[in-house]
Amino acid sequence: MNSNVLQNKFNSIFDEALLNEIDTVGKLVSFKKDDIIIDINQPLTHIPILLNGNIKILREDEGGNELLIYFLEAGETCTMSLTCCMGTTKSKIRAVAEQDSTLIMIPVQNMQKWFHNNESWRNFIIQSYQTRFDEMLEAIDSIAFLKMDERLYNYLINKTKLHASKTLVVKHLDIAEDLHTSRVVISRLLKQLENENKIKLSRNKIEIL
Amino acid sequence: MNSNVLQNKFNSIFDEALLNEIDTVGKLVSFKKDDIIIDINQPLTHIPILLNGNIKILREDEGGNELLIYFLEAGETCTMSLTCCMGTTKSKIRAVAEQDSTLIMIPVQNMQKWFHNNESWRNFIIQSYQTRFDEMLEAIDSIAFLKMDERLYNYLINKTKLHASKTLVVKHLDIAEDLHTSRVVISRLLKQLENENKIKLSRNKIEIL
DNA sequence: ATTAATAAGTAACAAATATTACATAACTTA
DNA sequence: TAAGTTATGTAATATTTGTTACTTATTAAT
Repeated sequence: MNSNVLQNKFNSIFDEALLNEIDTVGKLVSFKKDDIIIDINQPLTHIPILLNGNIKILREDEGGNELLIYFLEAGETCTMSLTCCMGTTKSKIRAVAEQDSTLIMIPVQNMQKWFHNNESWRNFIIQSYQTRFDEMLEAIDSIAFLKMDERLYNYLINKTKLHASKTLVVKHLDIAEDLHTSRVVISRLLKQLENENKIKLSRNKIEIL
Repeated sequence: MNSNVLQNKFNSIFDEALLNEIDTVGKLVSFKKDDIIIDINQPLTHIPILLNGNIKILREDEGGNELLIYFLEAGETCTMSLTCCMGTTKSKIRAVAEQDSTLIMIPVQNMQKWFHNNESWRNFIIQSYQTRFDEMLEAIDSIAFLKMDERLYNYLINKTKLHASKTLVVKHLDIAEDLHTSRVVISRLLKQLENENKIKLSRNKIEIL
């Protein structure tokens, strides 16, 4: 089998026949941290399912400035790709590997066929949509209702969970880009958090206390 | 038939059998402008399909402050309800009638059955998801990337399209709530737009030039 | 017509965030 | 180790948005 990770992670979600089909038509692809997996305006011909690692989904404005919308975790699929494949074929978001990641890429035709004839696939798709919707709502809440210091702290907490580590390896500039603000603002607020004994700063490193 | 609007609007989307079923199980409900159609935390037992009018979908923070996410137009369904019905049963958004509106309410059980056995319904659902996703992305873009004056102007333009009229009947306070800011800010920016000859202001009325 | 209620205008000020500019610290590489 | 590069700290200032407080205009009610 292409991947026994697939077997382990999805045997309660997909039926046996589908698992085998996924294994047959899906291509296993690996990305290194910070690799662009899908870029904005790129035609979408495959649906990715994330086996290992994390992916961040970003939106971009005309000036090329980014904004993190949400993270994908293992077992999840990029719903953006789904919608794109049904209608518009160009990606509206950028997907970047947050860590080294492995994906199974499934050709659109199969995805459409399964949607037509496989119950477990349909449930998976609907479930994915629901999760994504919730994340989008949270993203909106965060941007609209929270101040930058709160957004920053949430972001850090989120990352510790994602990476399963209280010590983050990040630069202030990277955070600024994800949160769509400037490096100076982030440095300032981080220093504030340090003064409140919530974090400890050092070069390329933030320890959450 | 319950509604010939249904027949007219949906005969190219749903197959004949489904149209009849919708007509049988769906309940026609009317709302007046500003009526709350679905509120936050309200259990969802029906899927609404909008026949006439417009609905605005709002999100709320802990302080009870609102934020407009997007508008629903005739022929559309509230995807939020869909996701809610599949998992969480409580609404995460508030739906308010932007104008007098008529909806067909479909019990969840039917929606699930159709999703299982009716191709045209599945396509409708997927199509709905896609539209909603796009609107959510636009909402995020707007909040994250635009300044209040641009958001305001877009909001006004959007409303003229929705209401098919260049003259809007609104109060500054209502706009402020939709955009999650204060009345004073909106009044200030509107006056600015008026000075730029983009709009003309009077009590309860904004004319887009 | 007078009064009350609601909507809008505006000034003054406060807070949050953005920008510029530069200093210092920590790593990298020749 | 010296020089260059990258990351961070921080002050000064500008801009945007939010808040308070009050005035004026418009409509509704008595």
